[in-house]
Amino acid sequence: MSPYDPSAHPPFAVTVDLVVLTVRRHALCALTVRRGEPPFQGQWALPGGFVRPDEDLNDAAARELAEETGLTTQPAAAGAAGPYGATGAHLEQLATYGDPQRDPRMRVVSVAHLVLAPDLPAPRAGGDASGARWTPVGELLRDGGEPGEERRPTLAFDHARILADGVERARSKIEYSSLATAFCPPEFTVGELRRVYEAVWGVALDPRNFHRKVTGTPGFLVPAGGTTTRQGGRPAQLFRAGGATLLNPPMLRPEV
Amino acid sequence: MSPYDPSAHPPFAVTVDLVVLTVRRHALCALTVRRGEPPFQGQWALPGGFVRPDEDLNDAAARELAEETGLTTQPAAAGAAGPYGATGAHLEQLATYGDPQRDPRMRVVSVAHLVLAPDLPAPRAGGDASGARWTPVGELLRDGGEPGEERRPTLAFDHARILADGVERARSKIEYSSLATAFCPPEFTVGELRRVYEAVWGVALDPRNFHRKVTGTPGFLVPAGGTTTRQGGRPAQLFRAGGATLLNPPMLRPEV
DNA sequence: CTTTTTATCGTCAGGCAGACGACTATGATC
DNA sequence: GATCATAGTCGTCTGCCTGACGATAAAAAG
Repeated sequence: MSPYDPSAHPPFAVTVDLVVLTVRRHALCALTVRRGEPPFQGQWALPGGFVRPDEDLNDAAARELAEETGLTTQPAAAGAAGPYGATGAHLEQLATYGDPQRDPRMRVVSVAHLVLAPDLPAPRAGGDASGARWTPVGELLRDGGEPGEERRPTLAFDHARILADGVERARSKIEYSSLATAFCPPEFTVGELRRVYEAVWGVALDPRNFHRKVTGTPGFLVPAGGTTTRQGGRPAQLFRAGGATLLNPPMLRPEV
Repeated sequence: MSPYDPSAHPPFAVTVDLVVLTVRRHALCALTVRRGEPPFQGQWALPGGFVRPDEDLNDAAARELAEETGLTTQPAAAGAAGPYGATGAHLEQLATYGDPQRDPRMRVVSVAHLVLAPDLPAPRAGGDASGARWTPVGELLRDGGEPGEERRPTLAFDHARILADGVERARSKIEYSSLATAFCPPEFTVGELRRVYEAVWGVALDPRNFHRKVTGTPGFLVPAGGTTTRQGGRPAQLFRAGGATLLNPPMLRPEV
């Protein structure tokens, strides 16, 4: 095994890539940026950038997120600030990708992070990206590539794989945690929360059983006091996310 | 944001650290090595080492594991080789730790991996470690540090944190997957599997309900054809791990 | 004022888990 | 060899949760 001589070890570049997910118009969407330089110039990619010399990985991800979207993050698992008035997005580490060939320029190890954000106004382009937009993940991950349809955006590098992993993490994590509220504004209705689940899972849920489940789980939702009719129909109670982070028993994802 | 000039980016060292877990004598144990050089010379640490220039992260983890224990890994999620006659340990990526201060020598980003292995003969020391042993995780993670007891081994670097994350991953993952069989020899009894759950979770489970659950879940266990009395008492049927990897509904971890 | 839409409450049957009784088949002990 | 201790395996019962779905409520749209 190698002795501990720093100069003996080849340099790696370390980056953070971001899978930023939101729910827009009943569809799960990911933030993508158009690459302004080679390689993959002009293609869509996940936002990201290099980790600075004295920066923790989580800080680098939060910085990149702020640069690309202006979003701030709430300290994940800090437990300090309650859920009331929380404005930040949820950020957590996803996985690390280090295939020696994943970047043609040099050896780059990328620590991917997952961000769940409420629906936002149009993202602002920043840095070396000549454009940024929300793209439905269904378009980005459709793997068939049928002969007929051609204009499917292909993500640069191994970002399709990273995105797929991030989407799968989000899909499974809302089963047993209250993370789905991260896709909602601070105050939301049961129906809005249900539409989040439906968009992320791509299924239809029974409104009555869903209502029973989320309102019957202690600590999941706390009444915010008002009602809203912004979805039409009968006025719905407004809720905030409660203190409970784990959902036990979990919300069951319907079969197929 | 930084332009893409490789020489402009400061070098990071990238390592893999291994949380190797097994169940020995009814206790969850982790593989620890004694450090032969500074920093933290003489202290216990998790096995690990530098990633080579043209090596994927998973390959580096598998190589370090083989160097330290002689264990081979089965390709996680390959789906190719069936569970029959599988001899390798389970290996998966855990998380990445990159605090700028985590290694006093230089900036090191460590990609931690989790390995679940059946009970092994004494580990063989390898490389720069002057010793290797199995240590019950309870001793390594006891955070109190009561005034009375003093001789508690403290892991080097941030390895206590990494180990805690790995243990938590293992504890939660055996709930909804068949991963607990990775702690068992190729053929095992229901009681042996139950003792794995009991050791990992640190709780007692009802043998009758456990038996009903695991034998009633399709694809979890397949009869191996024989019986054994190696645990004493009435002979028990031998099973192998079935093809099912996900457990639905999950095995429920008792409260508290 | 009727229709449409969404929210919310109830009911009922089936499945599953926890608690626990009963029986079986070995080895150990007297 | 009888008895005991140890594990393994099969059942039963009760309560909780879920899925399916009927019914009602309160707003906007026509």
